[in-house]
Amino acid sequence: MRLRVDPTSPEPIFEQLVFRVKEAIAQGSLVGGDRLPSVRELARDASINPNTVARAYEALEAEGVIVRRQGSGCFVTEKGSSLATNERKRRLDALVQRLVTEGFHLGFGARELRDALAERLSATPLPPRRDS
Amino acid sequence: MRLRVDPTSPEPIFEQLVFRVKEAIAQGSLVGGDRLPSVRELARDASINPNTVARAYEALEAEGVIVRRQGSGCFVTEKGSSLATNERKRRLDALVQRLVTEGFHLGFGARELRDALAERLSATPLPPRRDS
DNA sequence: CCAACTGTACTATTTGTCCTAGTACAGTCG
DNA sequence: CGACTGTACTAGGACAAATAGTACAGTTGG
Repeated sequence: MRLRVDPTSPEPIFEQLVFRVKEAIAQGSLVGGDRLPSVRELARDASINPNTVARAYEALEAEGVIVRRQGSGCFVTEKGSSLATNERKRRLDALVQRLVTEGFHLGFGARELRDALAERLSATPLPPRRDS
Repeated sequence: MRLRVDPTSPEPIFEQLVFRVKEAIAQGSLVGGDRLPSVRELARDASINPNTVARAYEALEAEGVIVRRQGSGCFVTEKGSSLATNERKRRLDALVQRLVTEGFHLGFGARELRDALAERLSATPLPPRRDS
């Protein structure tokens, strides 16, 4: 479990960690029940402060992505999002709008956006969902 | 030209403004040559500080989205992104990865992601591109 | 020409976040 | 017991965001 971080990025380190973990789960390299590196171990490996890692794990637990067990470790959750359907839809729309708007200003058209998404999805298929 | 802003959001106000303008352009409600509200006018309408608006306009100019003309106003640019092809591709991939990862954790699968994007693109088609 | 508008550039202050550092406590497991 | 887990503080430095106020410079239209 190797997690890299860019200390020069404007994106906060703890947020980078949060996304990396979610990314690993979305790619299937982490599955429900898997244990994350300990706060101190990950901090040492990435040369950051243990508090920063703890902050990331705290955020991940707040999102329902992991559970933290004192004395035992942090483990990937089995369940899916616990948000209301409207809220989930709203957030998805915001993500799509982000992609479309920024993609357009990068000079990409509708077809290229669709292709990029399709390519990404076929390159690393999403793990099967265990819906509640 | 009505631009709303959420002062309670964790996203900086000036970044919200930047995105709103880019969004309006990507939707065709702003086109090349159009004039944006003045710094002071927009600040008054949105109940924010003129410096915050100036900051947003500065960022938009740095991205090549608008030009600022002293005494005259700010105008939407005609040209597209001036980034290298590799960089454009890298940013698009990052955007797509964001959508896929966050979308997965919201409980959406590959088909739903593709459908959401397709729906968004057909609902408000991208304006024609004036490539350089 | 002049008045009223534009953007631009400062300085100063307040507020909040990020990150580091250090210490300590509490639960778990072999 | 001992070595590991997460958790919870405090403190401080660095930085970003936003506000407030003032001033200057270019443009426009009456």
